[in-house]
Amino acid sequence: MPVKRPPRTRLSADERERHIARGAVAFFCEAGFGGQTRELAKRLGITQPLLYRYFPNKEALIDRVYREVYLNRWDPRWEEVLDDHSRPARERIIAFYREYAKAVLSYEWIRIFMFSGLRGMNLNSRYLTLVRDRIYTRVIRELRREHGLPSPAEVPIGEMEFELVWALHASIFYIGIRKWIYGLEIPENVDEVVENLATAFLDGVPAVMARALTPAAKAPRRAPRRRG
Amino acid sequence: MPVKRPPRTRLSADERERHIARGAVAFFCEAGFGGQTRELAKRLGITQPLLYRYFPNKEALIDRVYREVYLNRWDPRWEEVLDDHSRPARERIIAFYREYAKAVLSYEWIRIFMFSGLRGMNLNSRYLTLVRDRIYTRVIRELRREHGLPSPAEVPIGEMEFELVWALHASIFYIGIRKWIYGLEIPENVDEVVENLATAFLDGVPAVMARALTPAAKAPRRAPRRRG
DNA sequence: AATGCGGGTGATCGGGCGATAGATAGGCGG
DNA sequence: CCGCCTATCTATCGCCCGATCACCCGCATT
Repeated sequence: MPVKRPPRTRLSADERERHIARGAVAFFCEAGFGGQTRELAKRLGITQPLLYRYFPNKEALIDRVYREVYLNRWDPRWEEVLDDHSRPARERIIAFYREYAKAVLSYEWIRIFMFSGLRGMNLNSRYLTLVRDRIYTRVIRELRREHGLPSPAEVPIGEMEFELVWALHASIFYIGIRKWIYGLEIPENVDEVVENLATAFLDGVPAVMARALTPAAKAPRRAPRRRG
Repeated sequence: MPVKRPPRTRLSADERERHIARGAVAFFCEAGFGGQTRELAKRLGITQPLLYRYFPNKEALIDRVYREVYLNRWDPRWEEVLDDHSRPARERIIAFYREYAKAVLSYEWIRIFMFSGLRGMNLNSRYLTLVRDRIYTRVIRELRREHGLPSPAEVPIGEMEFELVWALHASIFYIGIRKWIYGLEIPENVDEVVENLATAFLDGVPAVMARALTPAAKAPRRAPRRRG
C-alpha cells in the first residue's frame, strides 16, 4: 500500500533558497521564533533536513527572516515628501503618515517587530533611531516653521517635542498591534483614520510644543493649567 | 568536599505557593512563556519538581501568572474620577490618564500583555473591551458635553470617535513598549509627558470629532482640508 | 523517644526538536 | 545510454525539558 506522498519537486539552489526564505518569514511571523523547523518544512512541502542544506542552523534562518523583513522597508521618498516645500507643511505631514502607515501596518512587520523586541534584539532600537533622526526631526522642523517657532538650528529639539511626535507614531503603529497581536477588529478605512489622527495631532500639538519651548512654563507643574 | 548548597528552607504550603507565584510572574515576564521550569526553580532557590507539587503543570503556572497580573489591576476609582462632575471635564480626563499611566506603565504589565497577545490568548481583547466600554465611552461623553455636541444617548458613539481615544491610549501604552520591549530610553518625567499628551489630545481632537459627527463632511476625502 | 505527616529532593522517563549522516533519485553532459 | 553531480529524502542521534516517582527529613504530637 503506497503512502500518498507529494512528488519530490526539484528546484535550483537559488530558487529553493528564496522559497525557504519566503516561507520562513510567513511561518515565523505567525508562530514566533520558537516555531519548529519540522513544522516550517511541512508547510513548505519539503523535509526538515533540507532546510539545513541551505541554512547552517535555525539561527541563520531567523537572521535571514530579519533581513527579508527589515531591509527594503525604508522608503527614501518619505524624506523627500517631508522636504518638499512646494506643498504646505500640513499637507506634507499628512501625506507622509498616510504612506508610512501603508508600509508599516502589515501582519509581517508588526509581528516581527514585536518578536524581535521581546527577543532582546537591538534591531528595533536601531530602526527607531533611524526613524527619529530622519523623520521626527523633519516633522518637528516643519511644524516649528509653520508656527513661527525657532528652527532646530537655533533652538535644539527638546525631549518633549520628540515625545509628541512619538505619540502620533504610536497611535498609528498601535492600530496594527490591535489587529495582528490582540486580534481585535479595526476600522475598514484605515487611511481615513490615519488622516484624522494626523489632523488631530497637527491641531493639538503646536500649543503644547510652543509651551515646551518656553522654559518658564515648565516650572509650575502640578496645578491644572488651562489654555492661556 | 561538601558541595555548597543552599539550606533547604521549609515554608508552609500557602507561603510557598505565593512564593512560586510571585517568582513565576517575574520570571515569565522576562523570559516569556517559553521560559523553562528548571530556570524558574533555580531563581526561586528550589528544585524543579517542587513546582509540580503546587501546580499540576506548566500551563497552570502560566494561568496563575495571568490572574496575578490581570486581576486587581483595574481601579474602580478611574470611572469615578471621570464621572465626578464637580471638576471640569478637561481636568478629570487629564487626572484619569495620569492615574491610568501609573498603573499600566510597568514592566510586568507591558510584557505580559504583549506575550499573552502573541500567544493568541483572548485576555487582551476581553480587557480592552472593558476599557472601551468603561473608559472610552466616558471620555467621549464628557468631551462631547464640554463642546456642546449631542450626547451618546442622542447620537451613538461612532467608530472614528473611538479611534481618536484609542490613539491617546496607544501613545501612553507605547511609552512602556519603547522602554520594556524595545529597550529604549524614555524621559524621566513620564507624568509630565502623559499630561502633555492628554493636553494635545484635548486640544486637537474636538475639531476632528465634531467633523466626524456631521456626516456631510465625510464625503470629500481626498482634498487636503485645512481648518474652517 | 517514638511516630507520622507533609514539605522538599534526587533520579529518571519520554517525547520533542535541532542537527547530522548516509542513501536515493532525477536531470544533464558526453 | 551511461555516469556523475547534486537536490532531496529516510533514519537517527543527542540534548533539552516537562513531568513523575520514590525517597528523605524535620517538626509537632503524644
